[in-house]
Order: sequence, then structure tokens, then C-alpha cells
Amino acid sequence: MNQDSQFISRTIIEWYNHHKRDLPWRETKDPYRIWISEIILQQTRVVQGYDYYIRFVDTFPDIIQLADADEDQVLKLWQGLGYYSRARNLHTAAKQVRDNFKGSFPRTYEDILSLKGVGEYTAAAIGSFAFELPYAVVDGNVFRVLSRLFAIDTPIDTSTGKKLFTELANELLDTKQPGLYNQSIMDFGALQCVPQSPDCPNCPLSDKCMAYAQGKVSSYPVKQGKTKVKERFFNYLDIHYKNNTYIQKRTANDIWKNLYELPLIETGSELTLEELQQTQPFTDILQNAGNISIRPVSFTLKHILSHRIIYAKFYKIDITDDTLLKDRFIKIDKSQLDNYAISRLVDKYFEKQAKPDLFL
DNA sequence: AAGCCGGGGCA
DNA sequence: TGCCCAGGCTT
Repeated sequence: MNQDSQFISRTIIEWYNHHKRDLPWRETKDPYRIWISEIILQQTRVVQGYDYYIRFVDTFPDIIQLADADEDQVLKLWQGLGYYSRARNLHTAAKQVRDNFKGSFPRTYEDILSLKGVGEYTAAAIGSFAFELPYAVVDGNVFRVLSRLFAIDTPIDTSTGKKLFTELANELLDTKQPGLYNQSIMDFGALQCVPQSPDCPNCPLSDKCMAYAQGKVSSYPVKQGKTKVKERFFNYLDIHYKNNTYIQKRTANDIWKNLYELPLIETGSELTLEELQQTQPFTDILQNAGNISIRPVSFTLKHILSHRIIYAKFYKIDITDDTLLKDRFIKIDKSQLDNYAISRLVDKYFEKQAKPDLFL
């Protein structure tokens, strides 16, 4: 390690000692709790994941209790956090540890990496935080800090970019205290070397920062970018019979997999009620349902995600015969709805039903 | 290599 | 609006 690298590592650790955030998962060496925190924090801000972490370790104090739980319960606990494959994989990984590692969390980089939902970043994080394994983390913060420090314009969302930054990060790694170093560079990126308008004049590394010297801090890191946003059109049927409503589980490999929702008809474009009533799925669902009365809900929910815009219409439907419906869907009392994991979109619909005056 | 997967905060 | 967030899996 050359002198500049050593200066950079030491400066970042020194900065961390004065500015670090106090976070509950930093007060433990328990790999289980560290793992939970890392999965929750993937593509998720600390403020958004904090309460989920507390609830998770409170509900499942150890990995065996998590492994023995139902996936529905895990997803319910995850509800609202997004990227639900994280919850499904978390549950799978808990069972991996229970069944393949005799219930004790794996201690080598390769074994940790073998867990479902754990990639190179997360394996390095868990390995260094819990076991001081000498692997540098490379996350969004590290990409940003290193690309600016060395003015690297290789796109970070390419395989060559990932390889390049991983090598560089491992050169800078303080192998005597990898856990501390990894925490330091991530907090440094999250609080000092922030994406927008960083306070470079007050940065302890400004003298070593090539991007700052060139006055081009804002142009790093470089991304190929391009995530296209596609539109989808959902028509939800809020069907009522006595005090019951009907739901189904989304089992396809699609958004919100294994969450629950109202009976859904997805269409290629926005349809009027009259057009919707002409579709095959609609007549299928409501055939032999007796006397049917349909009331369109007055609002359309526009649900914006990073790569999708979903326009959701809702129809309140009263029926007088559910002999076919109850076989096709899950029939529940409306009060039972809280027991099922649902998407924010469906959640917002029920919120607006309960408090129509509230603007959401 | 590219596409997919959520939800929210911020300028 | 666009960008980003302690990324990983599937195709």
C-alpha cells in the first residue's frame, strides 16, 4: 500500500471516529443481526429501514426462529419496504443456515456468499463487520467516493467498472481493521461525499480529490444509466358479498410476488368500465355471481416506481352469489385484511377507503 | 450484458 | 422530474 492510499484510509477512519452515526446494528458482532441489517439496507436509506430492523430482530431474535416462520409472516413484516425478493431470500437463507450450517452463521466469505440474497457487497459487509474478514465493501457510497477521489470515468454499472472499483477498494482496505474501514468509507460517502452538492471545502480529502481539483465533482460517478419506465394498467375488483371480500396471492415472477391483492385484471391500456366489462377475464370472474352492481371508485391511483408507472382503477362490486368466486379466490372477512402482506398500492387504496378526505 | 424488482426523499 | 439509496437475481 502506497503512502497516498494509507493517508486516504487513515483520513476516512479518522473522519468516521468524529462523525459516525450511532446505529443499533453497529453495536453488535452478531452475524445474524448484521446480516438482517444489510439485507434491509440494500437500496434502502437508513431512515427508511431503521424501524423494520428493530421489528425484525424483535420478532425473530435468532435465525432459527426466522427459519421456522411462515413466509407469509416474513413478508408481512417486510410490507412497505419494497424489493420483496429480499424478504423471500432472507427466509430461504435462514433455512440454508439451519439445514446446511447446523444453525450457526457461516464464517467464511465463500460460505456467506452462498446464502440466497447475499452478493459480493453483502458478503464483504457481513464478513468484515462480524468476523474481520479482509474484504472491501463496494456499494453506492464507495463507487462515489472512489470515482471522485481518482476521477475515474469508467461507468460503475458495467462489469469492467465493478471489477475496477473492487480492486481499488481492496487496495485501500485497512486489512488490520477491515470492519472499521468499511463502516468508515460508507458513512463518509453517506454523510460527507454525498451525491448532490457535497461540502468539498470542508472535506478532509479535498487536497487528494482529483475530481475536486478538476472542478468536476458533480460528474462522478459515471453511469450508463437508462432504466426505461414502462406503464402498466391495473383494474382491481373490490368485490363484496355480505361482510366478505376476496383476495388472491400473486404467485407469478412479477412485481410483488407472493403478496396478496384484490382480484386483478391487467390491461394493455386504460379501459373504461364498459370496455372492461367486455373483457374475457371480467366475465370469467363474475359469471354466475347473481345480481351484480358495479360502482367505479372516483379516483385512479398513480403508483410510481423506479422502472414502472402503474395506473390503478378500482371497482366496488356487490354480488348475490359467490359459489364460483369462493373457489377461485380467498374469501375473507374485511377485518382479516390486516393479516395479509399487501403492496403499498393496494394499501393506499384501503387507506383512502377508510379516510376518503385525506389526500394521499 | 441487460432487464427486473419498491418505495421514498430530495433538489 | 430525475437521481439516489449499505444490491442481487434472472434471463
